[in-house]
Amino acid sequence: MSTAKVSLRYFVLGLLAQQPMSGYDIKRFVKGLSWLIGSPSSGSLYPALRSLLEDQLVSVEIIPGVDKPPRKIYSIEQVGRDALRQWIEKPVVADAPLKAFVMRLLLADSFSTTNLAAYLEQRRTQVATHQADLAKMSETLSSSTDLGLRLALNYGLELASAEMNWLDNTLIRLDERLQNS
Amino acid sequence: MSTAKVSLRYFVLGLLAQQPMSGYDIKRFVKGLSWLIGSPSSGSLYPALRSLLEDQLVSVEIIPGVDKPPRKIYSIEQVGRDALRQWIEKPVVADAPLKAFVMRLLLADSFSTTNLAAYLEQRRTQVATHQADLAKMSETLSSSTDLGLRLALNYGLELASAEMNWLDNTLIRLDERLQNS
DNA sequence: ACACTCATGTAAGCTGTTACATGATTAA
DNA sequence: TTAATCATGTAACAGCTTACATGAGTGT
Repeated sequence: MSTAKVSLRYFVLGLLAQQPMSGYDIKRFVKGLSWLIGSPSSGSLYPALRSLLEDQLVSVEIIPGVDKPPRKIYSIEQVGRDALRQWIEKPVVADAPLKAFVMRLLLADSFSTTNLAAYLEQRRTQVATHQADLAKMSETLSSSTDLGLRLALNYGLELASAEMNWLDNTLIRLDERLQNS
Repeated sequence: MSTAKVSLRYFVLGLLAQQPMSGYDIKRFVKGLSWLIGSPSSGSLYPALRSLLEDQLVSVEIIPGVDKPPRKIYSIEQVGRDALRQWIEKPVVADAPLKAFVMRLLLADSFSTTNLAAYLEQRRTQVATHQADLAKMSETLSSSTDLGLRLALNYGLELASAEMNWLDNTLIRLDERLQNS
């Protein structure tokens, strides 16, 4: 109960915390990162915005377009900021997929530096565990016939070590920043 | 229309192509790789098996357990193998998430070496594109204030280059194997 | 002429999770 | 005695995609 899921809802709320945007703006922004987090369809994005609006976490301003369809610019409200902060402070589900990790990472500006560091540290622990698990499986397997499993394990280990690398470097930079403040 | 999705259905069928298993066996196997592909819940796994059975792509043998619950061992049938081959031969959706890539990779034993090479080659092209996109975004951004985006782009670039590395190495090993046959 | 971008949205459907139910066995 | 492993399954629900609808402008 009550570990945070990265629902589209909170992700969108987090984006609006950085700057007011329309649904279309969000789509464009997210599309550039679709490899990491996928891009939500209109059928999920627009209803998400509407639901945030109904709960008064955000507000809209309708800007009639000159020779274009009108745009609805959503802005986060104080209630929304509070809800976002609460959400950010709950721990993440243990086995979050990569997509969920990046979605939350994108909201870094809404984190305090300490919270962000904790988030990355937590991820580091998880990746380290999985890396060890994969390594263990890899040994047990040695040169069996199961090509698919061998490839997948290899792939996983490569990604895991790259991620560990990135996490270590990023955590170091973050710690420096903590000391300078 | 008709590009292949990695539904649980085909993934399970592919696993059964390697060896007969029970639902529980599949769960255990997959759990070790949950970081990469997640683990399906009983609520999706058991219905998937049942549906494969109803379509006669697999058959069951019920093994009564001694002092344990009985196990249902599923085996793939010829019809199932045909369906699997057909599925493998269709092209993958352009923007498959990492999870989908690995799920298919795990089925490597059901691929011909040529098909497998094509699959990896295709992935290589996709990753290269995304890598370039991320790099371009990264330049445009330079030292703006958007910490979240900067972190995510960095992270993406690190992963992308690790994956490119793995793909290149794996493709070389695969080509050697193609020449020795 | 055709397709794509801009910009919003809805309805039906698919896929999956959550939470339960069953029930015996073994380890802390 | 509490929990976990073994082993299967169902029902209700959540969340998302697909495919459509609208409609003007811009590019090839």
